[in-house]
Amino acid sequence: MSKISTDSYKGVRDFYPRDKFVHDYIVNTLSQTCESFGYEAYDASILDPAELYRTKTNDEIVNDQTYTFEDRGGREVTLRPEMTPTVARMVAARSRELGFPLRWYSMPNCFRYERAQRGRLREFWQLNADIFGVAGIDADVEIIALAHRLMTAFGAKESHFEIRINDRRVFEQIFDEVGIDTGTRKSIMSLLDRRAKIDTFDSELGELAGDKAKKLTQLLDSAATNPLLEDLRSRLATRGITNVVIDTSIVRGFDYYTGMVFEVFDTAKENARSISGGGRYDHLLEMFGVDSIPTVGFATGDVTMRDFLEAHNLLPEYVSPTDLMICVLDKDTTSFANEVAQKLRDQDINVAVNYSYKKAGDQIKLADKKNIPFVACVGAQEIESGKLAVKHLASREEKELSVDEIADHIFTHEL
RNA sequence: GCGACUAUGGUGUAAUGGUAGCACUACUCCUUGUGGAGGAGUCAGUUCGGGUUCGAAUCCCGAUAGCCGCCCCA
Repeated sequence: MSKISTDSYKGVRDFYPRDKFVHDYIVNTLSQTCESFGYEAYDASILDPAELYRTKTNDEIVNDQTYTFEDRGGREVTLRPEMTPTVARMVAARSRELGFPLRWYSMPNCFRYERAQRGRLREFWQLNADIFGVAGIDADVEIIALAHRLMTAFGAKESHFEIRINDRRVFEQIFDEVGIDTGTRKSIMSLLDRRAKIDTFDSELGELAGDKAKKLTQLLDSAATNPLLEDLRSRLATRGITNVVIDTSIVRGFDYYTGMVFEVFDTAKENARSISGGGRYDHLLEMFGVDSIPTVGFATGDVTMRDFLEAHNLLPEYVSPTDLMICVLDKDTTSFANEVAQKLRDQDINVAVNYSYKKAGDQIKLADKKNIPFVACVGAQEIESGKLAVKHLASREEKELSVDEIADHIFTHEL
């Protein structure tokens, strides 16, 4: 008889309770931090028409790197590979009634059909936070401040990460000055994106820019001194954000960025990668036929965030959602145990009743293995006295308590 | 899509052409109402397919999977 594999699908994860705990911790910390900055949560379906991604990006990415299929009605459907087109669609659809500025965040799962490797899976959750309708540098600063705050909300210190900032307008100024045409600008931008990784930068730039290459290189090499970038850095410093470096090699892959761009990098050697990134995109919403809405935003993934937190030992210990396990010692007392459990649940205590009827020691051992903080054994004695011996496993202390007294002790996590 | 490396019980590993062992976990018991120790026992494995050989976990070929890098990175 053939067996069905227990492996999960390639590039996706099973979240066993302890994984789910870590995942929820990350999601909740990110969400709460966004809300502390006045951001509202939104969400959407995982499915969107394939054309949404075709119009924004090139066909190659849609065809090769997304999960796209035809539904039974002949429509082309894509599992969202990112949230930005979806949120742009949502904002554009109601642009006349939403009331700007809009501060929105979401934590969707996204799918990309590509080879899995460290920090990159086929399914990941990605925080997206954007401000719609604010054109100035104040919004740029706020977005970076939020990205910074997300890191410190996990307990990260400024030495654990660095924020690399750049601005595409710096390049546009240089292109204007040298006289580069629009088509070539895109190619040079994409070359700049790869600059750190390749050693053929000079020759490739020569092919693209011809005799202008020399002047271009000169200007590009001094781009870091541009007042736009200094201004941004000093405004961030005013807000207490000091782990910022100007890095003109930060370009980011997509064409739609129009101004500030940034990435947050892990400084741990074993995890030297980008944790989050974003920038300003002032014209993206025009593809839906609405007036342009200046927008700045960023995204951060759960996979890279988890790697970061692990690298810096910032993940919390697992805590069971269950407060108390009632260990039933003989079958005759099961209904009494259930009554007690229900009374405690009415007081917002999470209670599991163990019906294994194993020895008390075995049941306590199980509670301990599951990180359940309190146990109470129930048998004939308890029915008679009406009190339960509640035990706090970490301290090994035990106390006789009436049902009404239990809740207070559990809330304070003490006996 | 390209390249490197790896593949042994649920997990982590040993066995370099000659009896597949060990540790952890799980389960049972020592121990009929109080856990983390100890002891005894049980379940459970060479990814799959071919080849070389008297004999293959081991060598060769292929597939698959994992991992890492490249491409890409919204």
